Amino acid sequence: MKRLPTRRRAPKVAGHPDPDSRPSWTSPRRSSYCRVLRNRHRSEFRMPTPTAPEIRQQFLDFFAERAAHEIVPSSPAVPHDDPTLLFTNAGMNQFKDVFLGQGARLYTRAVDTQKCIRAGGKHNDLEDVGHDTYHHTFFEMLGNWSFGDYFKAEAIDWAWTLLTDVFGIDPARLYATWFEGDPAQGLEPDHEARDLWLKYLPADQVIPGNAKDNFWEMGETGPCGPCSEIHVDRIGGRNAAAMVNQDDPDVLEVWNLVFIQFNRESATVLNPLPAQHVDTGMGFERLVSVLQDRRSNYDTDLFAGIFDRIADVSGARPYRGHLEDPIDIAYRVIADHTRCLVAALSDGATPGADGRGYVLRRILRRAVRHGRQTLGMERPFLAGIVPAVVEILGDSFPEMREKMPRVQEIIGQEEEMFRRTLDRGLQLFAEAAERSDDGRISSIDAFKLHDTYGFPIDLTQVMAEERNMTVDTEGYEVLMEEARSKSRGGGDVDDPVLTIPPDVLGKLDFLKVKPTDDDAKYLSHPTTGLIKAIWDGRHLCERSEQGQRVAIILDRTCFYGEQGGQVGDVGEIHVARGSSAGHDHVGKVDVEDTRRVGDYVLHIGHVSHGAIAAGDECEVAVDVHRRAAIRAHHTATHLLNLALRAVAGPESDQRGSSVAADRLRFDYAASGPLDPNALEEIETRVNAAIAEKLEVHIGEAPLDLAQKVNTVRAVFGERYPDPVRMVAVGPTVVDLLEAPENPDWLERSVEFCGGTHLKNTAEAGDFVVLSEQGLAAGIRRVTALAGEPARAARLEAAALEKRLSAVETGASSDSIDGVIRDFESATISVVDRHTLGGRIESLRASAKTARKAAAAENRGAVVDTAREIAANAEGDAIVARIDGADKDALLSAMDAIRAARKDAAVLLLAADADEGKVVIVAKVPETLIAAGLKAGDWVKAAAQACGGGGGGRPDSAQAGGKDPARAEEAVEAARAHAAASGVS
RNA sequence: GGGGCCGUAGCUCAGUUGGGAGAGCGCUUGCAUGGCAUGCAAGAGGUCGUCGGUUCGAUCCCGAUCGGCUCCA
Repeated sequence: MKRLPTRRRAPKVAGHPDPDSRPSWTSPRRSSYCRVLRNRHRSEFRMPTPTAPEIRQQFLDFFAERAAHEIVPSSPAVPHDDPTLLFTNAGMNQFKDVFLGQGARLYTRAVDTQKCIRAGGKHNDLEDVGHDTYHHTFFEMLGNWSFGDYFKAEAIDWAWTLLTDVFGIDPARLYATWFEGDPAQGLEPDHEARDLWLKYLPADQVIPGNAKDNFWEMGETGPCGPCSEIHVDRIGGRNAAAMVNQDDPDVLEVWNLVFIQFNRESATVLNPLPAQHVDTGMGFERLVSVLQDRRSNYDTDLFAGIFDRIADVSGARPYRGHLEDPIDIAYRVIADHTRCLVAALSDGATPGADGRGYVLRRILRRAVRHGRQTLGMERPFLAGIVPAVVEILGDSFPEMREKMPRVQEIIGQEEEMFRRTLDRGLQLFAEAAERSDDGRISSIDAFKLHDTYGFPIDLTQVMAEERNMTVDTEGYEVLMEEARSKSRGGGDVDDPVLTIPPDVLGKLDFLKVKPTDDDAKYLSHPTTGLIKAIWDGRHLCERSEQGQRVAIILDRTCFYGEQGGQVGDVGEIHVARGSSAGHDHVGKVDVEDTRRVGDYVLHIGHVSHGAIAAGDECEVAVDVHRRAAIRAHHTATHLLNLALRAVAGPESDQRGSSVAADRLRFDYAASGPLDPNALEEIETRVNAAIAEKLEVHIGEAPLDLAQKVNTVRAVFGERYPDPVRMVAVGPTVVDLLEAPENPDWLERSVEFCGGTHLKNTAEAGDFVVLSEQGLAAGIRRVTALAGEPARAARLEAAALEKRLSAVETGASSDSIDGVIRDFESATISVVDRHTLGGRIESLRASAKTARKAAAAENRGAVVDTAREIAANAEGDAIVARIDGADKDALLSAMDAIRAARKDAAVLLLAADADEGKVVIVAKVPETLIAAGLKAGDWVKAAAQACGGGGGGRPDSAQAGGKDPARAEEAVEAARAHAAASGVS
């Protein structure tokens, strides 16, 4: 393994690398650029209305060119690396780790426009969209950022300059708020921000605000600080100070400047941060509406093209912008929701039944419903709106243009699914309406339509109105609330040992517990370490004794913490001697899982022997056999990724993977399933790479150079460190970087990966694909094996094949059912499964016909016997034994006898020594029931005589016995019972 | 993450005190009509998703599991 020298890239600073020589915007000497704009604004000259793309670019350029900010691309609207977050809902999401002190960037100043989605979760704007001028499920958030660099003075100066000089907003219409302090929390007023504003604005436009509006917190603990908001009055010519923060659509907040200067440790304790940050957010759609002098975000060029498209597709009258008009509401809903879907789907989300997928499904269905109900669109239409959205946003967000065909395909499929749901709902609604006798759909029906069949309540109401019926909505709400609380109640708690809350992380930091040094994880042999902390799920402990479940933090370790899809290691930690007071003690921890929290590696497990204490020295050993299996699976995963690209095409992006000791899973984007030939091809390709005995090379490289290598496939939405660790199968990292465009590389696997790998592909030995299945619309999963488990799968398939051949040629007494059952539960390659499956299928078919023929023949023989019995029988009660008949044959015999003797009571009995049971059936005609013979009692009497029981109706009954040897006793008992009942 | 509903013939679905698996459409064959639409008759087609439990006996009751639909967080 060759390690490349780390190349540190200097922060990109346009023009002014030295902060001290940077011109200050507060200095009286302004650039000529600004002076011109300022003069323009002061004169009567009116700027031409800027377009939305121009406004976006002006914002980015202003901070980049005039204040040395790095222009950072938007992170995906769907945060793939943060499971706690449904969607990216604020500009700061992608910088969260910086504010938490867990990560860093190569720049200290950034500017961006961030794709945000607010729908579902705490910030849920979904139901408001369409009914006002400013709610959106999708929007862009413009922001400039300081990471321990500039603070309030610069942030406020630049904000002012940008709004007034560059954008030309009349200062008389601007209002600034500042934090007035909160004695209850011991928070001082932010007089600094106030005074900075008073330089620009008269006192009556600088407004104090309370903690709710002007103190920003990320969560219950963590970074926080005062903020200062800028509001704009759309009307002008008045003092609108009293309307600020009153939800007046004409006096709106455009920009929030957050000054992060504290770290909240608890509800009462705030500590000053060593590094102060600036986090600003300006709603782009609002800003555009202000600069284009429109009173609604929807009246800007961000939406006009989408409305035109909706009008074209639907044939509805053009958008008129009225707030209450249902048609205009439908326009706004469809336009907003389509933007949101395009953003989410092009960032890799898919509609589905849980989490963010479900939110997207609801958004899509809401748009479709407005289209159908209000604009009269019966056929799928939403996919047709997509190009209009991409036309407007595609230049800023190229992924939208790139993924458009796929996005349209997914939307089309979802619309079709929803159409089916609605069709089924219409039928069920008709039945519910039929059931109602008071012109009212019952709450139970309405709820069931919604909860079980997905038929929306408002549709139920519309349908009811059309039939002059009503819906019991109060009852529906009650049921809905019950369902909600039931759904809430069942949540089980996470294992508290698995993670460490932020305040404890802060404490560790305070205790000077350094990040775990886990460089040794790539060499799996044992190492020594010091126990730095013990976490029991609630507290940090000094010591822990046998039986306790704990998470242990060491100064260094060779354990691999779960990351990048590779499972955490399992192993043991031994404490051989105590460091305290010289007296020896012994302790052992069975480590069951290893996870990463921040920069710490948690060894999670039980103290299985003795005790351990903070400060103990210990021996750390991973389970090397398990680790070896994981290595084989991880390298095989990379080879599989490459094979998929070759077989399923370059669109089959990785969407997740799981590398364990017993198997590997690989999820990828795909429009349809892989056929057996494709799967075989994949298996062959991976095995070819194994046969080639390729060296696996690992090295670090600067991210920008590494990304130039043509064969690298990055994982969607993943952010890579710089320098990045490269895993190359075949070529060396140096070769790759020297000729990144070499077409030969396309045949080789190169990935950015922090996992553990084989040294040579030959160590994998073998590779088999176990299965291929759909996960969600557009995502499929391949499960596969490498190494020892793969060999085992080959052997299992070979053994099955041998048994199958033996059964086929009749050379074996092996039962067909047994082979079929073992085949179905076998862990074998899909390729073997496919070939063997065909043979199994024909075997199954021939076994079935044979069984049927035998049954028919048996039945024929039994019926013949029955006819003889009927011919020879005397009396009203016929009791006969026909061995070798199964239940069906016996019933056929019953029919034959009763056809000849319809006035007789019949009891038939068949002993089956092989199965160890006796089948008994009986029928009694009406006349004899009246005489006192009931079939149920009759069979019971017979069954009890041979160790069983049974019953049935008086006219017809069945029973079974467990002791075939006593069948004759059962016959006698049946005769006796009939006689005792007066029938003979 | 938690709840609800559904898996029965090629398709759409019925099927309760647990006791012999059904309908419509489709399919095959025969008959009727000059042909078509069609009508009549006969027939083929089911491990009742899978596994386990309860029971003399399970499509049915219970539990697990796999698929599909759906609601809530």
